[in-house]
Amino acid sequence: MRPTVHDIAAEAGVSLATVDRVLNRRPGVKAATRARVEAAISAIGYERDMAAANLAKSRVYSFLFILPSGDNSFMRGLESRVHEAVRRAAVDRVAISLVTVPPFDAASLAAALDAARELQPAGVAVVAVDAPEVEAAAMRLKEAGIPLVTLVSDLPAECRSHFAGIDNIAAGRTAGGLMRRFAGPEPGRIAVLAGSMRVIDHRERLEGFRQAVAPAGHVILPVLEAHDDPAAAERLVGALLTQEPELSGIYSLGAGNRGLIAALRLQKQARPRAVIAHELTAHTRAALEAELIDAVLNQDAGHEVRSAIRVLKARADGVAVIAAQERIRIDIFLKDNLPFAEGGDEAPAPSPDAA
Amino acid sequence: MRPTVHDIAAEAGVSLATVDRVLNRRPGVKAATRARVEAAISAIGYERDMAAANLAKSRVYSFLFILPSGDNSFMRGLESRVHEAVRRAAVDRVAISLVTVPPFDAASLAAALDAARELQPAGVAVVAVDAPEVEAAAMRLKEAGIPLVTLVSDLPAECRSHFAGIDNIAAGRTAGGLMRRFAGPEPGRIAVLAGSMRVIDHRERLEGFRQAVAPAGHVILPVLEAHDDPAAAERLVGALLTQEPELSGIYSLGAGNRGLIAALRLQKQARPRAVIAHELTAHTRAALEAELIDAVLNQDAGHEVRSAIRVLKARADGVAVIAAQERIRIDIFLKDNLPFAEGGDEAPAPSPDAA
DNA sequence: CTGTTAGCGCATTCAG
DNA sequence: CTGAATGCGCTAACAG
Repeated sequence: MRPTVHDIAAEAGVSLATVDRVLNRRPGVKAATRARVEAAISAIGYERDMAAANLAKSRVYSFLFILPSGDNSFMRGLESRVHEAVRRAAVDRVAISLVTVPPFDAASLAAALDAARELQPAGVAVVAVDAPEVEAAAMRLKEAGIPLVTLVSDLPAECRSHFAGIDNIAAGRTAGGLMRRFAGPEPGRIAVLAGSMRVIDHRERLEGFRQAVAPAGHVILPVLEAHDDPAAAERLVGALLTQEPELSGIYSLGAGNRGLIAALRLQKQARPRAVIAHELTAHTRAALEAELIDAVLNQDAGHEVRSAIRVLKARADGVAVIAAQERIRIDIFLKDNLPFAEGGDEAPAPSPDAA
Repeated sequence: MRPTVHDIAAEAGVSLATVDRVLNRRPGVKAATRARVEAAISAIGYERDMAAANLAKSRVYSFLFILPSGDNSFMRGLESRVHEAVRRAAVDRVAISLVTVPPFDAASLAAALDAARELQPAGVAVVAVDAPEVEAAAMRLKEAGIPLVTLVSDLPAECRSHFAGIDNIAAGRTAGGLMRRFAGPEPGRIAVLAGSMRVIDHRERLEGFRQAVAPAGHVILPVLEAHDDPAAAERLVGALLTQEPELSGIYSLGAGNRGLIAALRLQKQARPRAVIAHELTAHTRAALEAELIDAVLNQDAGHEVRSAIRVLKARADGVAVIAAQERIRIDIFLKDNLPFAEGGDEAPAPSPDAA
């Protein structure tokens, strides 16, 4: 049997209330008594039973997710992962609310963070836009003692407690490594399609990509900025494919892949040897299967949401997380290892009572 | 506030004890009463608070892991992931024991499963060897009502409740897809290094690999069986490299990669264009960094262990799992997206009490 | 400053 | 067959 508060009380010769006070760092205990209790705690190797504590407190963790609005497929997928989490949350005593703000709008995001602070949630998760007003609002949250987890898109480390997302430099390098091998040994010309170079994720991916591709002698054409807009992407890529018939690869490091895919479909004969994009959505998945795209780098939105919740809970409780479990992988999908289409949860046979 | 047993009792006009009897499907309740209670339960949308239930029961889930002994790097890594889980387990009321049996030894494994059954654990996880006596022992566990999760290596679906491992056919296809692209457009000769064709995982990987590689016109040389033995692998690959100077690729689908790597290191000039192996270990990691291997397909042993525990717990409780969370990915590692070396857990600042 | 007491939601004796 | 009472490990009034 694991030791309980009673064991501590007996060992230290005090009452349960006093033990509870020192366990929860509450005032009103003489220093000497506190020391005795703490000695007892470590002597018998006590560890608090969080489930029992939460039961007694009728505690519910209230978390707030702040996501960008708009029709970005990845973000909408992320939102539906949050909704799934909301449904599951009750059984774990967590209540999740969700608000959306206009994408890339630093002022709105900062306002949302300030509004969040007023609500005094147990934690906040946000798809960040790295701008001074957002950083300032994040610091205000920190001062209010509210843990903040950045999701997908990060802020400087001192502004948040944890980042649930991928290493974008490594992702760019990975795309570059695949590009080098897919495009073949002889140096060629490679195009990069980006959302906006103002977003840090995109800059980092480009940087990593350059690191990996440059040594092989390939030429990287001037970056095409489509601002995550499918129509713009289609126009730019269409023009590219006619101007550069010998193109050996395209790396699409942002959103707006619908446009890229449409342009490739129109000119299938002129398709470069290697096309690599980010985020597995219905569109990129179909393009992989149709062999219009060769590889998709992905971050698992479901994992990111679950991880954010676990980390916020751990922060609220002041306990450690399993680092390996919270590392978001850079998934590489080829048409050969596509997971089954997004499904709901499993429905097991409710066994009466095994053991 | 979520409804509790008291609410059910009030709604149905019975006592707590009766509610408890129908909740836990225990006898001693008149059919009519039972019906009233069940009506009340679904009327108010009751969901049991597992944390409170476990507290009242002082329940501890006892799970048993059965792993192969031997010096296979992947299996030893798996074992250390189990040890980590053992350490963390107490706080979740789970007690994990671990036993090892000689690798590929069906009789010993079957005996271990039977011994496990005697202990009446709440669940068993096993790296299976698919043999008749093992299947029989698995069925006996099932009849005893003890959930069984296969880990890494599967059994027929009717013998176990869940498989925590990768889809090996898809893994083979993935290796083939990479091979086709890495080896270049012109058809070439490709070697396959296997452990033993008697293991189902290896047969499946080969099958998937063939599916993906054959259409491109490559020739797959007769499979080299090294029985997961580094020395044998080194000999076989050494001979191969001298006999086949024009080799375009090697796919190592089993263990014993140390030997493969040693042979490649010795004859670096004769290195084929594409070398693909399985499982990220210290050896394959170093070989990726040294560019002796181009890609490593991996299954995350830590994820597999955590998943097995979650699934066993869910089975014991008769609740659903999050399917997406329990799907084990086929990770693709290039030198560009290697994760940081295996580390311990994070040490957070224990915040006093946030919200 | 410290101790007593009554629950949190549920399971389980033991009477009726 | 059914109900009242007690306790799991912990927290939170309320007294002293």
